[in-house]
Amino acid sequence: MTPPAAAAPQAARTPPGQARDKILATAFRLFYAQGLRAAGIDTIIAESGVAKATFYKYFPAKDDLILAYLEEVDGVWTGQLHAAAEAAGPDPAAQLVGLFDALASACRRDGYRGCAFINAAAESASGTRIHARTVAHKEHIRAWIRNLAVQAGAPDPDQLARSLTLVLDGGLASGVLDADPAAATAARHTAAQLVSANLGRNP
Amino acid sequence: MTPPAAAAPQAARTPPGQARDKILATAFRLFYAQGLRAAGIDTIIAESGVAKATFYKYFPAKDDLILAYLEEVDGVWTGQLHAAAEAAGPDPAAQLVGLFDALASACRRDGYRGCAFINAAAESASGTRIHARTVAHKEHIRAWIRNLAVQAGAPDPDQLARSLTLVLDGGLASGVLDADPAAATAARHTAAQLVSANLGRNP
DNA sequence: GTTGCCCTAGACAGACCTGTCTGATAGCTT
DNA sequence: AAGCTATCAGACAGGTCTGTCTAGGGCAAC
Repeated sequence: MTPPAAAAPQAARTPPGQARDKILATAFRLFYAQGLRAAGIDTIIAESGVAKATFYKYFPAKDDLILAYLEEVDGVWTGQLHAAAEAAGPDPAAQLVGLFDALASACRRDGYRGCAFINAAAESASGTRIHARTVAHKEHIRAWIRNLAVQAGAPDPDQLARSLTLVLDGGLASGVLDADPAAATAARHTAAQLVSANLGRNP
Repeated sequence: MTPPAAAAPQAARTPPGQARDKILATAFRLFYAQGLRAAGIDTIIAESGVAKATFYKYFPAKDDLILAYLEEVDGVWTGQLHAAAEAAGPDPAAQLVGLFDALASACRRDGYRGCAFINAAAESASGTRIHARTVAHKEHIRAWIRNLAVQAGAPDPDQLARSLTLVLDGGLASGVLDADPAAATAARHTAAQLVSANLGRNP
């Protein structure tokens, strides 16, 4: 029985097919900056400039959005690590040290708040999809580093990969406390010492 | 106009002065196991077996309880680190490695979920009291390790302390993913390598 | 006995959060 | 022009959260 209401003018309609990307970009920003729980669906919707129904069409539940976010972060961070390693040249031993430049770059970025995966794991119960996704990410990284260690001729690539991922995770974890570039520098230095000690030569 | 209601029998009254401890013990358990946001005040009150008014008398806001919790964790964890270091004997160099036994012990404990401080920082915005308390904790730990490094005669105690805290934090951070004892073992091994490399002798 | 303190029980307010639903609009295709 | 699909706007339901408030019960000291 409500009168048809004179049709509110709509502001800047999102072109078809771009809604999902806009949502994901906003979620990336808010989830990383505030944390998974602190960032509410309503806020993400409002800042995306998208209608609620559109949001729930693409992400039926908040967890689905979180998983998509983690997927995105995985791609970005893995890409940065690979790029930093390759920038160190063709020598695998040098790459094992050079990948730590990605940590230094991350530290310098505005709004840096450590590792999105560690932060996500801290907020999710073990056994959830979110937690499992985080574990999978860390395993991929370690497998990649282990592979580099093999190529570098490390006598115990598992051990070297463990050591280096510990230092990398330590650098990332301390990033949530303060974005101190000294931590990243120290991590690279530490990595160089470990690579040197475990290869028995100076890379 | 409600009738005086025949006075419900009260279950097990908390002795005066013990209410705060009961609340803090419950909060310790729930905050660590579930995270700061996931653990609700109502649940903590219910599991403490304490009345709501009593709770708010001791902790006017949730943040006050969280800070008390972090204070508690600081005492416990610092104590464990010191104990592990002292158990390694009087040699400071050996203590720098031995403190990592506290990490291995922590890993083996049921319900281990990494570092309470890193987890807390992941859930709190920078600038909050909670975040600041976390940063202070990490600085205390590093200052203590640096002191050991000085006693051990390290040529660059700052650098060695940095390296070792990176490895320690890495071990703790990976603990929120899975409580793999191998990570703790690897951390100790890595620490031994770093101490050896930075002291120029075999501890 | 009376006073004072600490405790219990639980209703309540107000905010916020996730997810559902209705109905209308824009723009492309046919 | 008609139809189709993706989008918009926002009300609404049901739950949870923090924090306040009222009313009363047990116990010890005075």
